[in-house]
Amino acid sequence: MVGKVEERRKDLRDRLIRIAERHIEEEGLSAVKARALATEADCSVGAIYNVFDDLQDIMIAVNGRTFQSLGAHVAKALKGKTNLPPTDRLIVMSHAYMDYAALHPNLWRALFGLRMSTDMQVPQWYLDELARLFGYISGPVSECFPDFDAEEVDLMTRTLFSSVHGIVLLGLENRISAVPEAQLEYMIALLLRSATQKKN
Amino acid sequence: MVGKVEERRKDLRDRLIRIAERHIEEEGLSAVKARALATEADCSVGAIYNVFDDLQDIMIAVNGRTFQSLGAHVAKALKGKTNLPPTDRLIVMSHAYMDYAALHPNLWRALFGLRMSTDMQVPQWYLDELARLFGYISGPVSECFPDFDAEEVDLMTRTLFSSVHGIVLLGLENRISAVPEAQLEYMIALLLRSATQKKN
DNA sequence: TGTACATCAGTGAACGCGCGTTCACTGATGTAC
DNA sequence: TGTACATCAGTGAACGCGCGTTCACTGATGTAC
Repeated sequence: MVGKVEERRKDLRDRLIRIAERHIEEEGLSAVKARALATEADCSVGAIYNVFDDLQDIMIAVNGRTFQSLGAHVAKALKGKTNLPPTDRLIVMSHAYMDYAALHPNLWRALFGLRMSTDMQVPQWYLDELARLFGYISGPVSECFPDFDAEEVDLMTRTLFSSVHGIVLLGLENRISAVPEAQLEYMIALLLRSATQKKN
Repeated sequence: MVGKVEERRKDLRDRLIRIAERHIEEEGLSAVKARALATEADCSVGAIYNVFDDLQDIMIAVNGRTFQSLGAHVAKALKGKTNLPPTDRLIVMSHAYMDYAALHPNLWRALFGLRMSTDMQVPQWYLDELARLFGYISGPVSECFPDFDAEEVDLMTRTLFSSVHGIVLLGLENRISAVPEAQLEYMIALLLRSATQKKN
């Protein structure tokens, strides 16, 4: 029965992560507060510090889950589309990316908004997930540019990802200058078609 | 001599804006603190509230100056380049944009990081400056795509701006994944050439 | 020019709030014998 | 199985800090006569 205690620790960790996730989703990163978490998790404030180093630790854990679900979302959109031309696959992925961002804007922003303090290394899973996302993209990219070497493919991959990210970011941000989602999708497709078109 | 008092008010306003600007430039938006400003401006904390509604007011004022200087930076880079092909002019502008962001990362971030509270309208000068920046871009864009109507040009303008913005953002952010500036410039040029190249 | 008065810039201590984190304590769980 | 003991999860009041904003007060500046 050594596991009984360990099990409760894990359970509390999980509950706290879920609650923090909901708070971030609803009100952003700054909505992660010790007292609120404790109340909702039905534990004391101090208990949080038994299973996490500090609040930032929880935010990182939430970002981990977000990365997973973002990846799954993109993968799902791509399912059964493997025989589409590469440009179209890029478009499908980008639309899925935008879709996810629109569906969970605060979780999505949290991925980029969590300032890692300078002394702390970026956690390994973060780099792994990033590599996995880029892996999705670099396949179609190298198909679009058959005469590119690996380095050029990598560069183009980053370029296209950053561009799509920028479009989604400014598009979803400015609710004032109000670009409807359908138009964002169109902008993305426009860019990707222009950028990957064969220039004979 | 009615102006004596008015003059001192304006002087204090100006001094506070400069000081806030320096703080933002050095440590980001959150470095704007009432007590620090007062100490450096050699006035009392309360005096700040005589010339500004609140601290956010000062940040908005700083963003105003930043917008001006960003615009000037781009305009300067463009000077004497009016006879370049449109794609090259877009590249020059984008490089100037990146250049400014790299030179003043915190001021640049502050432009986008200042969450306007939902009840407050976006100030008019903000929209004006944005329109002015987009004006620089839409000229070359419509040259690149002569058969686009105004709406399509506008869309492409936003698309390209957002894309370049995204490249600069992620490029300068991840000091870890460390993309050197020269490579960023290359990425931008790559994207713009691909996106604006004549097809067929 | 001189005097009385009004205005309002300027002051800075104090208010008020939010919040992360700690710590002395308690009691449940698990272990040793 | 039973008892004494050790460990450590769990508690929540209290600490400590940062900070925006206010407000009763003062004194300089400008006005009216």
